[in-house]
This record gives sequence, C-alpha cells and structure tokens, in this order.
Amino acid sequence: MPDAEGHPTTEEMDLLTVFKALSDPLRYHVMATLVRQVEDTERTCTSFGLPVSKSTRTHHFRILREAGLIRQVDRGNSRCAQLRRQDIADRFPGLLRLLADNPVPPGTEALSREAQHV
Amino acid sequence: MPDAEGHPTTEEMDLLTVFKALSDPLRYHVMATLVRQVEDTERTCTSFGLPVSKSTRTHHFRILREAGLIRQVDRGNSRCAQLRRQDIADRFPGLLRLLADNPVPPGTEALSREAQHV
DNA sequence: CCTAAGGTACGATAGAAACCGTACCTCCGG
DNA sequence: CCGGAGGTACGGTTTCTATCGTACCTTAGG
Repeated sequence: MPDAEGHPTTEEMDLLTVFKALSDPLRYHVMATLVRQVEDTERTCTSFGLPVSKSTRTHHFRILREAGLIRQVDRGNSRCAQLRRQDIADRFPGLLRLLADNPVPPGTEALSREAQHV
Repeated sequence: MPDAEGHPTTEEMDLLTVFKALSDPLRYHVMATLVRQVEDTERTCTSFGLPVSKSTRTHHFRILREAGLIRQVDRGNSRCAQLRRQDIADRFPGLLRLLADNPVPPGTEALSREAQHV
C-alpha cells in the first residue's frame, strides 16, 4: 500500500491509472516537462505556471502522485515535485521516452506562458 | 486530415489523445486484448462482449478510431476492428509493449465475462 | 421479400472530473 | 513576532463524458 505521503510502490502502479493521470493536458504538460529535465530535478508546483488556481493545482499534483509518477518531498517551506524516473522506467519501460518525444501538442495551449523557473 | 472513415494519419496522431482514449477501462481492455492477438486479427465490436449497450459500444470504438488506435473496415454485414499495429509502433514506439505487458488490472472487473470469440 | 444481426445517429441523463474560493496550516525572512 | 509564500482540505459549481433508449440504415440468409 501507498506510504504516508500517498506514494504507491512500483508494484502498485497501474497503467490504467497512469493513462488516466496523463490524459489531462495540464498533467501531461507537467510530466512532459519534468521528463526533459536533468535527473533528480526538483520543482515546486507553482514553478510550472499552470493557469489554474492553487487548489486545482494541488488536485492535479495529487493525481500525479497517486499514480506513482511523481514524488513530493517536503522542503520545509514548500513541497517539491520530483519525477520518479527509475520507478517508472522499471515498471513501465518506454513510457518516459514516449513523453520525452511528445511535448505538448500544438493546439493544447493555455500552457504557453510556462514559467521560466528551474 | 483524417480520411472519410475518420482514421487519422500517423502524423496526426497525438499522444494526449491516445492517453485519453486509453484512460477508460473498457477501451483499455479492448486495446490490451487486440494487442495480444496475432497480427491483422479482425474482430467485430460485439465480439468483445463489453457490458454496455450498442450505442455506448459505438461511442467507445469511435474514440479508439479517432485516436488512430484501430482501423474499422466494412465487411458488408458488420464493421470489423483491427489494431493499427504498424502505425502505432512507428508513431509511439513502446506503447504496444506497455499494453501487452499490462492486461486489465485486477479490480477493473465487469470485463471478466469477455466473449470467447476470435 | 422479410427478418435479424451489426452498426450509426441523435437526444437525454447521470455521474465523474476540473475548477474555484475560502479557510487554514507551515515555514522562512524580515 | 508577524507577513507572505507555498500547500492542503473542504464544499460548491460547472463542464465533460459514459451511459442509455429510440429510430434508422445495411446486409446476409432463409
């Protein structure tokens, strides 16, 4: 079962849930962004500049977390999101490559004003 | 643009749309089933024994078709669904393997009474 | 020619999901 | 010690989508 912070183990990850998590443009965008960054990059939820309210943002990151795609670690002040790169690669080989090769498709805008943070 | 029957070209396929199509348990099941069959297998929509009405079934197969995942060919009496294996392999390498390795997860029932057709 | 099987089209409905605002918590910096 | 930034929790709204029924089309077969 998931740990206290709601991170499922590799075995608990389920492709249907992952697809559901990735079927939203905003979440897809977050993942496609994370996957193209250097290993172990940590980013706050805010840094993605999603065009939604704080509470909605929490909602989206929760879904990514519960699908096992990201890890959220407490950094005192804020809570950083980190791609679970190795876990995903182990459980769903090929998935990361798919995301890396397919950034947000044109027409799925409202994401263009991506914050330039790191 | 898509052809007359609504099949997108390989270039038009979009991963977000594909994820959306695969994020429904029934559609996921259809794809996971098709992908495990021998090349060029054709099956009628009915043969999957989905626990939904005819019109809903049409709806699901339309979404799969419009995502570019299946091809529907007229066979006079009925309309057969065929996996677009090569197209998917070209456009989204790794995707078919993911599906083949991850059949319907336990707990996603209502699919158990799969028809034993070919 | 008529019927039944397989499908599509359309309109309606119910449930799910995205979204927001408000209230509240925690930590860092001044 | 206080304010603001980053988040979460909760309740309510709206929008989307899975669902169904009905009507209708086409074809194979009796």
